[in-house]
Amino acid sequence: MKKNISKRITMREVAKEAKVSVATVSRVLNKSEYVSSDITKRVLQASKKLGYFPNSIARSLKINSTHTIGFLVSDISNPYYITIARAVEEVVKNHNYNLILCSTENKKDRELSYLELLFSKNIDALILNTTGKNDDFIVNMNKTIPMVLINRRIKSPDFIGDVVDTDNTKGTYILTKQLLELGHRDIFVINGPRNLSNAQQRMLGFKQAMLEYSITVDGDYPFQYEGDFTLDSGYDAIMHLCSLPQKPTAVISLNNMMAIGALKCFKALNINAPEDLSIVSYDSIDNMELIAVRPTVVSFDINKFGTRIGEYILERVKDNNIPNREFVLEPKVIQGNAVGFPTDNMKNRDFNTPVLNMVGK
Amino acid sequence: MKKNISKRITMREVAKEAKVSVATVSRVLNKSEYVSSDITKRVLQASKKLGYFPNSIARSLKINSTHTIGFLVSDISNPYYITIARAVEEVVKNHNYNLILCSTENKKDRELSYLELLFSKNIDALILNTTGKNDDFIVNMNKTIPMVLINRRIKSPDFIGDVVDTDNTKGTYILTKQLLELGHRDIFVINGPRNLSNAQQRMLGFKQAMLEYSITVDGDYPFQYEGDFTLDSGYDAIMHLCSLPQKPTAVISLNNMMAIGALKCFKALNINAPEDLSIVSYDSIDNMELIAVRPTVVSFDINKFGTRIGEYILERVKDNNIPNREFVLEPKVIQGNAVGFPTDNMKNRDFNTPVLNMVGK
DNA sequence: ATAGCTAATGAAACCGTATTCTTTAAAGCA
DNA sequence: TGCTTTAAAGAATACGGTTTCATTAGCTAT
Repeated sequence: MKKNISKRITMREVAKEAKVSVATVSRVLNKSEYVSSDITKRVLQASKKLGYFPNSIARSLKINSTHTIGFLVSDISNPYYITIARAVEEVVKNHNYNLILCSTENKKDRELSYLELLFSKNIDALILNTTGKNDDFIVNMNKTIPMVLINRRIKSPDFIGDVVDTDNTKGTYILTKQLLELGHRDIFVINGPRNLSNAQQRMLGFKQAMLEYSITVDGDYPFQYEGDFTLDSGYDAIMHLCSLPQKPTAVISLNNMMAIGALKCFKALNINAPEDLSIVSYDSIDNMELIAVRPTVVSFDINKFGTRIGEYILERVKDNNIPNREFVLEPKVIQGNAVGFPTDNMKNRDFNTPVLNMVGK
Repeated sequence: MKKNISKRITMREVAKEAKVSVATVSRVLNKSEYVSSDITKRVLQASKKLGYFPNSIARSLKINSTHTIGFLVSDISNPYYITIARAVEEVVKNHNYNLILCSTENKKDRELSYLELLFSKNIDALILNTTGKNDDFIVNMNKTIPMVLINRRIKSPDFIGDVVDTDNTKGTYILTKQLLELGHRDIFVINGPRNLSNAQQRMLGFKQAMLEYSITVDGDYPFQYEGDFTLDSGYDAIMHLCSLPQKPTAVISLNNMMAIGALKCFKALNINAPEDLSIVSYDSIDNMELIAVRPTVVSFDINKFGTRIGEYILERVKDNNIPNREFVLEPKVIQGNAVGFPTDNMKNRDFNTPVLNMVGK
């Protein structure tokens, strides 16, 4: 085991080389008080000569801080989160904190095991985009670890921390309103998991807009599908749509990944937008201008989003004894080319069976 | 500082609660030898009651292993690396290893600081997609840390580890050949950084194919641009192309991000493919079937890529005393719609100035 | 000259765990 | 009975740092 691997240099060896004590070496390397200049020089020389590198594991154990911030996102394949993570990293890096990024894939078990992992790895703080299925554990963990929640909230009144979110309700409201004003009434909604606050709020915006046109959206509403915010579930939603006897004239996806999945299904089934169906989506899609069929989307300034997250979390690391805060981003509409007027013959159309195999959908 | 934060439970407290020694608690939790069943029960109960969680920092210090593998990629915004990272994680997770992902953005300084960070964090192994600018440091670090290189090699004969790569030369050779066979002779190549082995090899494949048609590609070759594998540099490459007095009839991008940048520039300048220019690219583009203008690409089975990386690195963690290995993936062509025959009037065309602002390019 | 202070260093304790070394008690055996 | 063996548990040490505490030497003030 572990052959071909030489031993790491420790402070002890540097101390011996410089003929001083370990304490002195530590003081030199941390630039703390009272070290004479010639000893400083000797230590630095010895350190360099031996190729010493601090062992931050040992350091962390002693000072009880890893200078590491956990970032648990639901879906790392969503460029949205990568962009945010980079913005956050940019902020915290300037304060010598590091990010450790994990992806739950929206799965309860994965989230739990990552939470445990991060906790045992002694992160100093946590940025969390939760699946909403481990609230108890999180609230408990929250007793020792400062947190910032993104996009998804936790109901518990015991939760201490900030929330950074987009204006979910407003976002879907705007999108839905636009469809309604074009004349659409039969709007198929691809929902997210019912237990997530953002899915709930987005659904609420949809419902509110529909209600203004006297359409009640409830459990009986025929044009809905509960996805899980993944690309695949967006694809499946459209497959489900196709199986309906009566077709809708427009589709609203409550996140970008499901919209991409939906577009892939459009392509596979030869559904044209906006001729056959209009489509709009919450959250923008990466490299959208290159896409042939572009949904109208509400988009957000996610760099600002990330920056704010970074600021919040740093403040909480310093002192978690501050009131809970909330930061909500305003939606901005980006018009696509996949939205048009509804026509009567849309409703009874039958869509083709797949022309492509689903390989690599 | 750090108010509102309660203390973590340690083994000591569990031991006191269960009225046993710390050693016994450790033995119970690690399921090591010789613990009676009733003490086991008592310890587990106490542990649960107090909500004990192991401190893996302390554990790591003691056992001298963090069970963590560093993964340093050049560009985390390239979905290519995300996919690979997930495949790697899938493999190592089954052996209780965790991945810590960092992005160098192809910058020497960032790479160095991450290398130092990972080293000081005592990673057990490193997967590295190097910028090629810190070879000395890496070779030195390699003395204590097993490594697998991906896509980019290190020249030093002292390097111990494996290489997992795509067949760079063959990939570009195939793409270039295809263009040549269609009649293209003036092919604009968007190169990567000259110091990177993969950029070199890809350039080599291009040169070889061109040479078969008696075209010598050297420093004087007019149709080339040295990008840095980022989206922006692909955009800039096309801007440069437009400034040339004599235009090429096709473009080959040596990676996917630069191809995306190129396509964005096409869009901004109203350049049509394949009417104005044909375009092909090394590495496939995410969600390619949705893109309006699709370059022909060579693509790779990156799940297999990731799996192999995971296997290699795990083996090296166990025993680094094995000969260097190499695993090279075969390219597979995916035909796009942005490749056509060259025409004579392509060469003297002037492209429009941007019709779009570069916002969000 | 002596008490008191400060700069500079070393010695030692500690962080939370794993593990080796001891000790204890019970069991096995002649 | 007395000795050896073995299961079970505790005590002590080590991992590589940081930090407190102690020590020394040199200097100032009275």
